[in-house]
Amino acid sequence: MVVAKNVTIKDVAALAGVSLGTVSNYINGTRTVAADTRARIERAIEVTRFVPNRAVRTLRGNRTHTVGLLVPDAGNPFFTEIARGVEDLARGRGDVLVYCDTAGDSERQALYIRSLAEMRVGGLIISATASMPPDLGDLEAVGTPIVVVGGEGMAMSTSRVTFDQRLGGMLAMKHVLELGHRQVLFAGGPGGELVIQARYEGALAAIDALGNDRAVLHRVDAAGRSVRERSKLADEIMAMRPRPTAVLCGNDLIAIAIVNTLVRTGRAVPGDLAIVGYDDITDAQLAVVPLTTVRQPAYQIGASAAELLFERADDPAGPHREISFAPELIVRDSSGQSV
Amino acid sequence: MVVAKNVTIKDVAALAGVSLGTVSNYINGTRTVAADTRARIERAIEVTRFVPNRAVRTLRGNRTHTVGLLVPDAGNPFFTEIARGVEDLARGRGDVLVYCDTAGDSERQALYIRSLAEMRVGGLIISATASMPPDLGDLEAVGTPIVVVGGEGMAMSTSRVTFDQRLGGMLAMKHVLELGHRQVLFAGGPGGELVIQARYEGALAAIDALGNDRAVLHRVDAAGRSVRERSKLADEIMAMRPRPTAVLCGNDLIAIAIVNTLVRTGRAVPGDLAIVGYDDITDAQLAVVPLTTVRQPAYQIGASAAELLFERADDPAGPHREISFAPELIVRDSSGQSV
DNA sequence: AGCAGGTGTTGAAATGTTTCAACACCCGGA
DNA sequence: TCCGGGTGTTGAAACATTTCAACACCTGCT
Repeated sequence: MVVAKNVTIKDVAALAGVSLGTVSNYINGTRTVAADTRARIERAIEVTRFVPNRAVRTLRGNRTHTVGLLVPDAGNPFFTEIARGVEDLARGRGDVLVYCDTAGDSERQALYIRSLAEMRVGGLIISATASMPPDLGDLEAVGTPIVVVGGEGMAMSTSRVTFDQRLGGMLAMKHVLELGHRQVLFAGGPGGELVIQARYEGALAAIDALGNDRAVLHRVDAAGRSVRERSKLADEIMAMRPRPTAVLCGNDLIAIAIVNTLVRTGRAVPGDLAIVGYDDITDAQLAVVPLTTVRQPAYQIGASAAELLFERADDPAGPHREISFAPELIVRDSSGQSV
Repeated sequence: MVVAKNVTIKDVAALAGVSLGTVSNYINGTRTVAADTRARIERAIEVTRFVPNRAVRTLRGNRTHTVGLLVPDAGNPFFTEIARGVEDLARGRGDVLVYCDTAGDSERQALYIRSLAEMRVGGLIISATASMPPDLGDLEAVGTPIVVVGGEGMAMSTSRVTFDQRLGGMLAMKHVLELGHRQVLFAGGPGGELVIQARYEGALAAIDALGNDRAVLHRVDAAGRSVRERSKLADEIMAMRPRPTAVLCGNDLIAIAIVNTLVRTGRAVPGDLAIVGYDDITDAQLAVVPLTTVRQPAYQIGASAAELLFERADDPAGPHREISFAPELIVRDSSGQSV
């Protein structure tokens, strides 16, 4: 079926016997429209199956009713949950979510930013995880409001939602130290150097604070993205000498993969290895061994980011704001007394 | 910062000393542009920080470079993987993904469909899981290409990607029957009645086919969406009398939740309960007890859907096509000889 | 009767791009 | 010299909507 003809506001106006402007007024509620006129327009819309072309609005307002969200890993429930937070608020405004998975690839990120700038998204929320701040030039050029999630330590003048990653690392480390662990492994990525670095430093600070000069914090990169690679990590850890008795993971997905592999191969958690995750995704508490983890309230984070975004969209001249979340240690079974 | 003035193609043209049309030609490569003219335009774009407003294109082409994807649960890796498939193909075309989570709620679905119609998405891929076909009226009115994923059995004239759900149910049932199980539980949702019903019937058919008149297939609804509720299911199952020795789950998420709960509480899988999942998400093979499951190639499904969509977008008059995937039984550890 | 104020409606301008017929120019061949 | 055929460029129309000053009409008041 070749679309016969696009139904426009003009067709509706003609059928209802009113002018274009009046139909527009009716649709947007700009001015009051008399009851009988309204009825005629409603009928005309019904008959013509008219669907307003919002995209054209961009012509005057220069902005579509659309919110972009860039995440580094759509497969991680943590980001899914953030997306949910953003989405719920966006929906409340009649906005729609453009969800882009950059796969941690800055080239792909740049491509999406360009696309979003060209389509004149109403706003962008970007979860920055790479070590370099992304090039937001195109978006700034077209005046798009931007909110950055995470990426603390990056020099960027935008509104942002942050967490105290350093404190998070500290809490996790303090916890295992208090449990008596001395050989601890920090299984970093994925998640961008700055964030990870901050947590690592927090962990080191915890050692200092407790004056535990016998405690050693090793470090390994777990930046492999595939689930498969994540679980190989468990075997590597068990083969290390001196063998760590506790591991601080970059996120819960890594932690769960390790727990699963260990339990599957007959090792005990936390008996053979204590494990601490990061994020507190829903699966964390339902894992075979419920996971001790550092909680970041993903939904709240998403919702806050959206809030900041709309705040800025409504008042582009206003000041940049920052909302900060404090990490919280959730102790469950996967950590415990070292052997 | 109030955006001083939107930079338009006109500004670029003026600065480069050429006409609008030439700049347009340069940007789209419509006609060849002389080298020196090109250089002047490039410089002008650089200086003015011009970003073309693609949204305006909708005026002529009546279609934005955007693909909508509606899924019932963005938190399920199965759909994330489908999204990846769609996204990769879309990106190849310079299109961007508008990802919408309907949360299995048909009201929200309707809202999104409306929004997408108004913004004139270039196409829509909808993973239909409710029992009723969604109302695509608005989109059809504006001539948007549509591809339905799943929703077999629904009366809809669109291109579609389907799986033989009946066969899937049959494979799963046949497997546990052959392992000697006679008390089998079918833990349905979430996932929409039609799909689930087809699998259930497949399972029944398997019993008939094997002439196992002593085999009994019970049925329970696992449609609760929260991860928490999913794992309560395990306890309910263990409390059933007669107690099932095998369970066929609506998806891997449900299956994994059951496995985790069982193992955590000291029960053996498959010793105490054999478990078969559905979908074969990546986590299935990495679960504490690697999951026997019925595989649906999510990425491929997404990619195929996108292919069908673009096919239709390029030739709206062409015929509707259907790509069908055969389910495949993947046997791992979670099923096994009944006690 | 005249007027103020309110309510509804109109018509046209404005928005940023693409498209396309028409034009200008140049080069080589007859 | 004239012509044919490229190659580049132009200018204006078209697209679907919003916005807004201006207008028409009505009501109730003086």
